[in-house]
Amino acid sequence: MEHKMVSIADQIFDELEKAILTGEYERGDILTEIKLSEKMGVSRTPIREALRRLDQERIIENTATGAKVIGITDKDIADIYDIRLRIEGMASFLAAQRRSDEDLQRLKGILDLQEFYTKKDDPDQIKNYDSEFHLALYQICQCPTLLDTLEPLHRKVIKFRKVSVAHPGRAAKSFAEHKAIYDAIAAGDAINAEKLTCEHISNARKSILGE
Amino acid sequence: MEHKMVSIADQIFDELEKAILTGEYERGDILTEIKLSEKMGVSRTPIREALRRLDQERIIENTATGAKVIGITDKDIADIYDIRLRIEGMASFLAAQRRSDEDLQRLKGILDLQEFYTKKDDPDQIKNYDSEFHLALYQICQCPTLLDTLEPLHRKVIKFRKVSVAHPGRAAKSFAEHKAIYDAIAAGDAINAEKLTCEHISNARKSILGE
DNA sequence: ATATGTACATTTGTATACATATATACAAAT
DNA sequence: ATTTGTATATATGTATACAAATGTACATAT
Repeated sequence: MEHKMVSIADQIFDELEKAILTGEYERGDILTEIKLSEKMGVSRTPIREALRRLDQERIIENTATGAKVIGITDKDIADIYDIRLRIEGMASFLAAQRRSDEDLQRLKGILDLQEFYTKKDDPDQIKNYDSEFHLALYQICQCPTLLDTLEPLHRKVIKFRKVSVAHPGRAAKSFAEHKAIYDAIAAGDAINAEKLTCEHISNARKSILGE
Repeated sequence: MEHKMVSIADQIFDELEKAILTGEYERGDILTEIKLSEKMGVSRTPIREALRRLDQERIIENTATGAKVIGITDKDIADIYDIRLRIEGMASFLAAQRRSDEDLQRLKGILDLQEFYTKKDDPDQIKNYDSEFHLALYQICQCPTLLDTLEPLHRKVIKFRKVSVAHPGRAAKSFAEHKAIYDAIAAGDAINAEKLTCEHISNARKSILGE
């Protein structure tokens, strides 16, 4: 029995991260531990922990007088894609070499759900399973450093305010690209998995940044 | 007057990170907040904050029963170099395009000190200014995401236990490579700066991992 | 008018008390 | 013998009290 405990601090972190990345707070806003603790009905301690994590991700900047919201810009998103373009293929390459049968089943399950919701045209769930596919790859490649590097970058993108305003037809293309990557990984074709992933990231970048 | 405060939590973080990465604690060791606070003579609060940051860097793993030391392996170092090989060139590329005159002066100052201590054969200072050169590049490229991505990777390498056991003659070569990168950046030759940086990372990787 | 010093309000930094979760040992039931 | 339940020790999770630092407003000197 080892259910991972979800602490208040974790919830506060998710909540604040989302609020900032979706633009609910604007760049320059000052968040103070006291006001947040009153607003959210918890003590300063979990608030503080959440703010520290947000600071480490450069989403806010902690100062002696309060936490200044930094947020995320279009340039940041572009930078993230430039970086992912260079290393996410490495994850797929390794995943193709190292994936177990259980890994493949898991990936397939995610892919099936992405297809289901794509046909059903459910943007939230599409986004959810699109994201799950990438996160699964980060784990399957069995490179903790790559996981730790890519995961926060990815999280920023999926919580970015404009992510739902994707081009029409992008969902179907994205699924097709994931399917192709999956096939390459299932076949153990590392080189192709890497190439397809680079192309996928490149296409996703164009879509989210509006060409 | 805005001297950045160095909190106890910051010091504890540095101390623990170094202790773990140099092998003072072994993988599997359990660190408890209470024992650490007694040992270090501070309360649990800053200890706790440091442990949270170490967890976020996957140097330890926080559990309900204590923090388990994960540490860093040769494979992790290899992975870090594989990743840096793919993105650190991007930093140099951008730095070459964006560097100001002040940036160049700063880089040159670091380079001169690296040369000085290389001739003096002072391993600690060589390592220090070698590191400073890279960190400066991360800042000069004006890409916060790249900085945040590369900085923790770099820090793990420089605190790694074997980093001082470099090949003889590596120090002089490393300086020469930095000089070449600097020249390319000073000349605004982004493509060459990127290429030279990739080669430099590749050489450093071979050196630290013993070919 | 400008600069400087100082009190004050507000914030974060730290310590500590209390609440809750987890693992372990061990007794009891099967 | 194995499983199950429970008491207990010990850890983290959270709340709160207090210390230290920072910025602002305002009085004062030049």
